[in-house]
Amino acid sequence: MGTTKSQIFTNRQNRLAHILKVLGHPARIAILEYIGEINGCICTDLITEIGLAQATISQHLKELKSIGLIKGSIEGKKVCYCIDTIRWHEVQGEINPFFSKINSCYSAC
Amino acid sequence: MGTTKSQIFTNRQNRLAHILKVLGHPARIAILEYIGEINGCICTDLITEIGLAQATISQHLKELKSIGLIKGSIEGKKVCYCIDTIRWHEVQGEINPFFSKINSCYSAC
DNA sequence: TTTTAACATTGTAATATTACGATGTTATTT
DNA sequence: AAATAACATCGTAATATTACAATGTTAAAA
Repeated sequence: MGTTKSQIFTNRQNRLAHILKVLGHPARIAILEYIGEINGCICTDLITEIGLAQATISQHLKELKSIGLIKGSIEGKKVCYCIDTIRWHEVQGEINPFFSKINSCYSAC
Repeated sequence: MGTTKSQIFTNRQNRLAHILKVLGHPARIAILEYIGEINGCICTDLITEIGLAQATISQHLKELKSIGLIKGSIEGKKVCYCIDTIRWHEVQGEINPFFSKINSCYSAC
């Protein structure tokens, strides 16, 4: 008990849910928005900007990387993170059909 | 420790994250898609369709109701659930600006 | 070469989530 | 009125998440 029963859902449903779950945390929303505004930033900036411990920011960045939404390039002893726009479009390609499907519904009750 | 530090984020970021978090579970994706396809359904249908225990389905429905995405109307001893289209559009109104913002980024690294 | 700065990783406590059996509630059926 | 059907809620075990201190790791600076 306690674990999501992934086997009973389709791969598409599991992928989509995983993406939305990763996006479903205010720190990760804030990270994506900040990286977006600055068009790439370094991790130290995020720590001061967001106000969470360095280990926590690093953990959130790891989850965003797990679905490929951001990528980091090493610049000396710093790491520059930015949105992976190609991957972001793929992600949109997973989300949009779902949203469209719900959009086409009418309230039957 | 262990709790999300909501105070350090904006209300908008917290609301958006909460919506995406609720959407970020395959069972809730499946529920929304099924309700959408059938244009309203009853809870018993969901139990047989999805394959989770009645209590679990009820719990997921409660979370979807918590953000107003679905509404249920009592029909005798059954409850008919359907998408709340007005609320869905509001939800889209929270999500779309965020997606647009990320869309307008370029990969700086 | 030692120090320092910028992360990543590990370990762990607090809390949240997921799933389900058991039980409650309410309305139809018998 | 008693039985049943369709949920909702409660209680709880298993697991996942969140956050941070402590500890690596790596590269520039001193």
